[in-house]
Amino acid sequence: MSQLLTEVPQELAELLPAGLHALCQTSAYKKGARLFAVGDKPVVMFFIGSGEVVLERQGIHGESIVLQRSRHGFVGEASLRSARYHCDGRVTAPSEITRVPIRDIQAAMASDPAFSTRWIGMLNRELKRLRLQCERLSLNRVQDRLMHLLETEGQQGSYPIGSGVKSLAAELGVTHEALYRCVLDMEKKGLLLRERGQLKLLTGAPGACGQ
Amino acid sequence: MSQLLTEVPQELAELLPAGLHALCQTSAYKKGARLFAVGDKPVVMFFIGSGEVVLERQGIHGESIVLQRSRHGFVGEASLRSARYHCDGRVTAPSEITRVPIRDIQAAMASDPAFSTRWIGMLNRELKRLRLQCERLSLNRVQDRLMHLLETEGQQGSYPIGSGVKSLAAELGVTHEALYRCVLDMEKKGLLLRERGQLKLLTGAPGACGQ
DNA sequence: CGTACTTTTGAATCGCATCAAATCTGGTGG
DNA sequence: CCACCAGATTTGATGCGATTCAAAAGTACG
Repeated sequence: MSQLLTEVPQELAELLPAGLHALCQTSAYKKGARLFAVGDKPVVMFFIGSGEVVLERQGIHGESIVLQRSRHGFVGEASLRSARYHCDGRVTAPSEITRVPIRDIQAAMASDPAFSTRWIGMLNRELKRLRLQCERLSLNRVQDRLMHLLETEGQQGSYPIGSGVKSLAAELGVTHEALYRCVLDMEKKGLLLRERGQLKLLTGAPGACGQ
Repeated sequence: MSQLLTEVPQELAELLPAGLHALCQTSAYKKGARLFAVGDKPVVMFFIGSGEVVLERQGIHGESIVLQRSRHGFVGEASLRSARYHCDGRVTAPSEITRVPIRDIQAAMASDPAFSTRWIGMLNRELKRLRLQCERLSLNRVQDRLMHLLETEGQQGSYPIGSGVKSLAAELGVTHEALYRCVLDMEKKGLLLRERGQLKLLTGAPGACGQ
């Protein structure tokens, strides 16, 4: 991780009050870097400009469970007022990440109601995304989960695979073998196209359940 | 639903600014009542004092998917600034529910930073709960999901079944048959006790993964 | 007393996890 | 430039566990 930019990403700049911009630090992170671990005390919030980060916890049997895979936006929003992290944050692809001190965020909120409102809006969007993920995980066939992901999270039915099919499989809560077979099967049936690191849903069944 | 109380539930009173208390309306709801449907415009926030409410959506095949089952607290927090509900809200047990006008909540936030902060804290807790639910749904055996629920959401390992095992099964994302068999099996093994509408985890394996 | 729903048990089937192994890939050092 | 290695990708075979379909027994309610 090396100091790179003083420039604050567009979306972040719109969210934060101007006074906080100077306190942001943006760096490049390598794949494999760890942002935080279970039990750490949150000091800064991490905003992903580009790349990929996963939140994960160790299951009882030592296997890792992916709570979330993010490619843009704040990671672990809920840690704003937490004493400790309840999951690990790991960088899974070369990323540009901006750090914002939590104490300064809190101070800004106390005096800037509009900022609080924007922050609440961000949390609301995140809540909806998570509810959709719960809905997705309650589907029991791999194909249903994948199509649900493409329909709800994709852009025009396209969705970036990101750092490999394995992490996508973890996000869907299935083994990578099952996902490989599912993708292959759907390609054969003409339901799916795979190109340039993207999965694209072909409009066979326009069953898109709009958000 | 009948007008009953002017009294605002304790927890709600602590969250809301005093000026909003008079605008709250608490009523009794019967089982089966619908708070809102997909597409409705959110006008009031619903706070459950007691009872049970589920958020659900219709799957592609017409089956209902339970996004959330709540027995206390606000329902659909994320709808504060939404133009439309993205799921149905249905009362599944006799309940006492308080309604708070959204426009008044928003007005209060604009002028009361402390209220915004408390609201953000509520959203943060909800986010963590949802992440735990995602973690739970990514377990593939019924028993693992049930134990995870009792460990993370239970009080001393006890968890109220609520309005029937069926709704609990829906919350866990499994069929009710599978849950019946799982409960029976765990009782036989001495892992679980079922009494007075509660499921209690017996301390065979203290594998509680603390929040 | 009858209706509607929940709870419970049974049997058959299907899809995914699991284990195993081969192939492909990018990156490193000789 | 090539040999080599670690990790990702892909394919195969097997078994388990949940779904599914079916039906009986229990329970609440008017």
